[in-house]
Amino acid sequence: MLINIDLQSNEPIYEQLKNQIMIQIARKDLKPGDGLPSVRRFAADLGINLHTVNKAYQQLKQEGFILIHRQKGVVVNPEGIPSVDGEYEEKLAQSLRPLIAESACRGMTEGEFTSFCRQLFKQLTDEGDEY
Amino acid sequence: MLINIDLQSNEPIYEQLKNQIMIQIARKDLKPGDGLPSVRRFAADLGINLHTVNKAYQQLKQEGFILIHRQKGVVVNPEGIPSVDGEYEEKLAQSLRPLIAESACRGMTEGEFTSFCRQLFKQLTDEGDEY
DNA sequence: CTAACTGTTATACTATTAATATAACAGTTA
DNA sequence: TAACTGTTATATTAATAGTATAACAGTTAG
Repeated sequence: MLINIDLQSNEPIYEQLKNQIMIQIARKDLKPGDGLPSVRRFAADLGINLHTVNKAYQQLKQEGFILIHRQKGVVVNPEGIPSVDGEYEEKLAQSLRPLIAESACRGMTEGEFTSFCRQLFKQLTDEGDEY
Repeated sequence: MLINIDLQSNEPIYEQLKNQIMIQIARKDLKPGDGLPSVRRFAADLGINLHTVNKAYQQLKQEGFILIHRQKGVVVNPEGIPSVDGEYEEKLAQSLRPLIAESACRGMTEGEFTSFCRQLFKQLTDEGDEY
């Protein structure tokens, strides 16, 4: 679990945690069934509070990314991550619209924007053994 | 100025304002040189506080979207909006990465994601005379 | 000149959220 | 038994969003 938390960022710590865990799942550094540290271990390793880790875990649990068993601990959902549905698409659109609007204002074309996304997508899902 | 503010949204009001103004510039509903309402007028029309409008204006000003003359009032930058630069690309990438990661986790392919973006881009920049 | 506007600044208050600090409970496991 | 697990409760601090007034200085229309 190579997680990097920036305490100076204006992005909340629990969001940073959620995002980096999702990125590792996307890269398949974390696979269905893989275990995650306990809230206390993780908090101690990252130098943050256990409640902050717990908040990230609770939200990842509610969105179906992880399961939390009293016995087995915290685990990446063995059934896999819930697929895209209409609700998620609407949430995604709502997040993307402002980014697209600003990019268009600044002169980005449709092709340039989608190329930019394609490039990021490749980097993120490129199964990570490069160094 | 057809702006719609959702007071119940968890998206801050000044962000909603910024985004909707940027969207109207992207659609060319607002063109360089066009005037915007005074902070007091706008606030009264929207039923919000003048400082909330001012906060949105100040940020749009700093990013080069609008100019504020003591005389002419508030105006969409007549020189046009500043182009994409390295700094903006980095900010954009930082915003897109979590969205792409979550979409990839949920099984979206690179093609599906870029198609989704392309579609949104078209809708946003489609010069708006449809009804 | 006056009155009504303009952006700007300052101060104060409330509500919400993020993050931390302890503490405790109940269940699991070596 | 001892050390762990997730979970819950309570309290505090800090930052942010939003509102409410008030005032200042410059502009403009009547």
